[in-house]
Amino acid sequence: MTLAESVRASGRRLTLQRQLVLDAVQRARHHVTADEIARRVRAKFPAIGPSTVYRNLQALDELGLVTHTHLDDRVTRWHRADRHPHGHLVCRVCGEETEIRPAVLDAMAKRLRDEHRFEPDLAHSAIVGVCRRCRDVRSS
Amino acid sequence: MTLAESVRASGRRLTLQRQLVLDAVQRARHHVTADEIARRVRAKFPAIGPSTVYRNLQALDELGLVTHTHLDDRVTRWHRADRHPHGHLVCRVCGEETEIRPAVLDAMAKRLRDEHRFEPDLAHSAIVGVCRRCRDVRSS
DNA sequence: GAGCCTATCGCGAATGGTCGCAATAGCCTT
DNA sequence: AAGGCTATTGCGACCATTCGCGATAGGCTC
Repeated sequence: MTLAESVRASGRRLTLQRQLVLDAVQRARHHVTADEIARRVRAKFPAIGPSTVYRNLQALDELGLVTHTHLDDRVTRWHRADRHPHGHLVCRVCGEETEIRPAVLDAMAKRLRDEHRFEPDLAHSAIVGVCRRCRDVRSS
Repeated sequence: MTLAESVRASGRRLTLQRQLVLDAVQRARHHVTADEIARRVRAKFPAIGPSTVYRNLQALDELGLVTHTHLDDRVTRWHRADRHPHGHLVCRVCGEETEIRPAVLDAMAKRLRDEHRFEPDLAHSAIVGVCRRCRDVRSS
């Protein structure tokens, strides 16, 4: 199924703005904010408004074409959905971000599935805590 | 150490506003939003501004007297720090919130401590996913 | 290709939260 | 009890995001 087909199959329309937002997310190397996406789209389509970017990100998210993650308590970060999944550790003291292999999350996911019949998305929010270095400093 | 002493020991001052914010959080039965706290404080001190409430919640958080949790992607919820810790499961389809026993989180916390020397706060953000009921509906 | 239905757009206002600034007021010293 | 240092306050502006609205434009049918 092509992009146009899968968009229309959900009762949505394939607008130029929607294509440009998807394109900007797919081109981005890392997790990117809505504002960064808006700036990149505006290079080709200056009239796009912020709410259009947010609404399209949400639509593309529901279509399974992009995803978002909450790394800190401030801005949401977006990325393409077809990459290998991974979790994030974020230190609340120094702000350091570490990616972790999904295997680490899988054990817990299994437990939530078994004990609560709940299918968790453990990559949705970063795990906050205190990193190795900041923990050593505090305990000394 | 009394409240006044522990506040001052951190180089902070014990203002009336700060006491009223702490009092409002301690009286609240459940997780409560900053706006709800503001409204309760205004009953006794009408002139308090929203930023003062936010700043005091942050200060009391750093002092270890209150904590906050992110249940959904919208508002932050505050509660007293001296209660038994617990995690939250939130369904992204129907919004249902379930509390889970800390034991479920402990296994994963141990793994992050061992493999990454990272001390996680797994109660800080709710775990989002799909609950039992919504999972059954989707697969049928 | 024209017409119609309605998803989507751009805009401006609203929401939840943070920040910079001048005025106020805790708390320490005397 | 008075003075001084500076943490804190209230205010207004700003940031990230959502929402309601009238105007625009996809995409189906003919």
